[in-house]
Amino acid sequence: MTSSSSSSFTDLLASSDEEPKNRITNNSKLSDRIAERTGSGVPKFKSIPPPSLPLSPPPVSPSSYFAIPAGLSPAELLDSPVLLNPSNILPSPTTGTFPAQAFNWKSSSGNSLQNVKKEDKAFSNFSFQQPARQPTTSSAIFQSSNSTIQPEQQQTWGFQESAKQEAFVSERNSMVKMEYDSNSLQGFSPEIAAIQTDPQSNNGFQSDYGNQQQQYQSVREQRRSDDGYNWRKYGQKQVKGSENPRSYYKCTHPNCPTKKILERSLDGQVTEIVYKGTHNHPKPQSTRRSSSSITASNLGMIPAAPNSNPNEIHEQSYVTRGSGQMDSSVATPENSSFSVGDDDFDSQKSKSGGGDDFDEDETEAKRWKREGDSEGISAPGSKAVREPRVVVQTTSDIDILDDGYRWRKYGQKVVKGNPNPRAVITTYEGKHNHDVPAARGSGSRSLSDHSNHAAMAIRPSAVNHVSRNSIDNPVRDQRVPTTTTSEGELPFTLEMLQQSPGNFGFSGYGNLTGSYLNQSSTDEVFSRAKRELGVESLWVYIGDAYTTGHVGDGGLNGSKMEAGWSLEITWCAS
DNA sequence: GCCATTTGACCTTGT
DNA sequence: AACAAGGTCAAATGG
Repeated sequence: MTSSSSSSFTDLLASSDEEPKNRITNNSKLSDRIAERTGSGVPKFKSIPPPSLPLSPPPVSPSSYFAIPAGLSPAELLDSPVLLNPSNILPSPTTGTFPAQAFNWKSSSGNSLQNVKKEDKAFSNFSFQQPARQPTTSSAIFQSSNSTIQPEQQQTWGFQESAKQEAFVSERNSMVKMEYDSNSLQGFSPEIAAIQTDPQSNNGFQSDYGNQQQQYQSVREQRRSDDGYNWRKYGQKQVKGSENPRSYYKCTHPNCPTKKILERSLDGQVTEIVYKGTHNHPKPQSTRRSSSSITASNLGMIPAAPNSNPNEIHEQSYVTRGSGQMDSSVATPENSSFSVGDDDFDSQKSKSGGGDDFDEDETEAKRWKREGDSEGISAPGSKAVREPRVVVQTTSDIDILDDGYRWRKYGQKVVKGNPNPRAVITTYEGKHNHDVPAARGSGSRSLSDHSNHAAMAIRPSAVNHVSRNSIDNPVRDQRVPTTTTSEGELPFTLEMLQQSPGNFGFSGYGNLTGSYLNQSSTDEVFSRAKRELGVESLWVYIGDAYTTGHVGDGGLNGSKMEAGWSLEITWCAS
């Protein structure tokens, strides 16, 4: 880290020493989570038993899932990604159907798959009222799903706190392990579906309403048709660097090229699911109907998408790779690669503390190159295992971000010592020398466009996502840390915001929280930032990332990450 | 005997 | 070209 300016992340944070401490204190579960992620003890998915073992007692009291310490940050609660936006809803990679209901379900904060059966009646009088304004950031999820929801909203939605908590738990469980590598929207995998139907994951909620016997399918049936498709396991492999065995499945349909790779933790919980290819056939008819077949749409909350499969829940998360930014018009399994979860953690699964220099901590070999460009430079990125994630890999690795441009990731790097591996910064550098692809419609969007902005905030665990498309940025000449030294490029980092007049409020966790929970304030901040920075477009995504570090001004390679940011750089693919 | 899973060997791909 | 790691094959195994 350079000692350049007094307004570096670190300095800023140092000046508000209490804040970080409070964070840690308030987020009492964070350490546990980190421990989990670093493999020190706690099961990654303590609340989710293997689908095939539905009758075993919960390893952890269900109530513990609700143990949300007062003051716990939304980000913490939203450890799992779930910010959905209709515009980004993509066809299920496995079904080709659209997950519209999932989004609404999430945003409505009220329903879990498990409680649907009876909730059906319970909510008969439920009046779903969308907030006057669509949530534009992951805060929307927080607001709608966690217990800190604002009173007036609670009243409006007519939910009892307990009900919301249950729903929340369900959501968390449902997200169990899907994450992100950046990307997007995805259909819940069979395993996820199984998890969701797991009576243990719903805090016994189901036992009060449903016939568990009916919910428990034979192991065989579960394996084969959780997502409606039949799979045949054709291999298993122990992957280096992970204690979790990886199983390989093929769709049993003749000539169907679809495969999926499933990784499970030692206790049988699904930690990652990767789909490859798309089904070239309709989903096999299934006579079974499990509890998981009930979705929000069944409640009449939202119209089910055409051809939607009630057995599926779709998640969409914003990830730095950005495939999750694609909208349905362009995002298809054929042209996209996306995942749900926190893939940013994956590369750190075997890493721990350190605070070493950036260059010394690269673990992620993944490299993407700009389309049509043979050169590739290493860039930071992070990966660490923690929540289950679902990744869909298709026939292309080019993602279309919400800014409308096509991007190809070419590098990723992880920095040791990152107190929060999920802290990821995506920095857009330079200036496009072309217009936004027509496929995306209008030009780049600005924060003032809330509907579009919302579309970008897919992952609650989001990312510090700063985009700058103007070349006349006033802060251009500032001596600020950057993530690149490329001449002519205009790196615009989160730190710039902090160094900018007024400190837009991204230097501290408390501020982040405030941004999440107070949309109007966020708007004001953005508006102010754009005005004072003189940029046309300013996008900032802040998930549960700590802003406890910053990139040194020595450039990407020469920078030192005091606290360990995970960086990711994406080149425009156009 | 059937079918799905397991598992060691082999193949492919990336560095 | 060599090596490592991931992915796939196919015989063995078990229900």
